[in-house]
Amino acid sequence: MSSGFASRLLAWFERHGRHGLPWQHPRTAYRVWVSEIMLQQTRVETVVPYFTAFVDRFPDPETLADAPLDEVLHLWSGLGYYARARNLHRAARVVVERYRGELPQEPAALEALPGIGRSTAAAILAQAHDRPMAILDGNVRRVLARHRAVDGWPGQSRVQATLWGIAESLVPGSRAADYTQAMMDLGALICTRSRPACSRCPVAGDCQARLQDRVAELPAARPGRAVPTRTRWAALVRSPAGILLERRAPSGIWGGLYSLPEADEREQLVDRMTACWAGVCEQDGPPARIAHTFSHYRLDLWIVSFRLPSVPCGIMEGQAAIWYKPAFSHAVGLPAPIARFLRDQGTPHDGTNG
DNA sequence: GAGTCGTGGCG
DNA sequence: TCGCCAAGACT
Repeated sequence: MSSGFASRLLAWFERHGRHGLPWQHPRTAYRVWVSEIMLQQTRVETVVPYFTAFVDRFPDPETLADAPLDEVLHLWSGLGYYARARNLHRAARVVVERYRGELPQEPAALEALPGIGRSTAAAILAQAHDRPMAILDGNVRRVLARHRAVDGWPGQSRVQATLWGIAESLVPGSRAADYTQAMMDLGALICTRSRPACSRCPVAGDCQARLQDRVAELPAARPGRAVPTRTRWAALVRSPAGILLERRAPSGIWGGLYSLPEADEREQLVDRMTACWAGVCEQDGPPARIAHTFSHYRLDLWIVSFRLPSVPCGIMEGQAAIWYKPAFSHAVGLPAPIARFLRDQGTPHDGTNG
């Protein structure tokens, strides 16, 4: 029992909450929607510049629906989880065709749109329309697991169901928009993962984790497991004309973006490069190594940079391959590790063909 | 239910 | 350097 939970939280929010986030001014359903999608598994500071550019170019569902997917992906590139961009684009077309450009206000209709799950639907309805609906994101999970001393890893469905129940029971009948933002602000600013600022917490008085001195151990960590390492060799083929890349499949990792040739083709590519490698090794130095950690595995990517010989070689024959030019890259976007590599190395700007 | 999907920050 | 994980949803 925690009577007055929402009242204390809202009072704290007035003075200490975040009130200047871009999607709060103006707080339309469309802008809240875009922000919620971008914020999935992504920090606020990272999202802000992407959000601003995105809604500047696509100010409403119609504009977004009319735009080619390539342009949407371009504004998303570097943000990660590109399925979000594809789903957002698809959903915008549904909203225009089926709902006359207005986001539906029924939870079920909202959840039926691609990319919108239970929590995101609730967040949109609460923030844009003040509907008293509970959300359960990473912040809320942490706040509730501590305040009610909920044991178990929140990723477990049983624990998740418990947390949803608590979340539902605490939502106030009014001021749902402020309450929702307040919960996330509390989790982000006070009830942080490490070293939470309990002395400044408005609901510390009846926080069970605090009363039991278990703040540091809640919420329970996910069960550990081994992280496999995948090592790959990749070739970054440079020439005065540009860099050889190919477009990836529309789904899967880096879907719809441009990157190095895949799998079998890449193996052949490396083989064919071997002959050239010795001659340019001294000039270009050792291969650049990019170690990248994904959610569940570690990818060691070795990138070999060298210049094409003047005579055409087989790697230019691939149907899927395209010649990369700087201007084109900005129109589509590159995977961050590769984009960073190109930025550090400097991209050729003297390309004329392709 | 368990994997997958990006990137960046932090201890 | 390394493991964890953050405004989750989808397969």
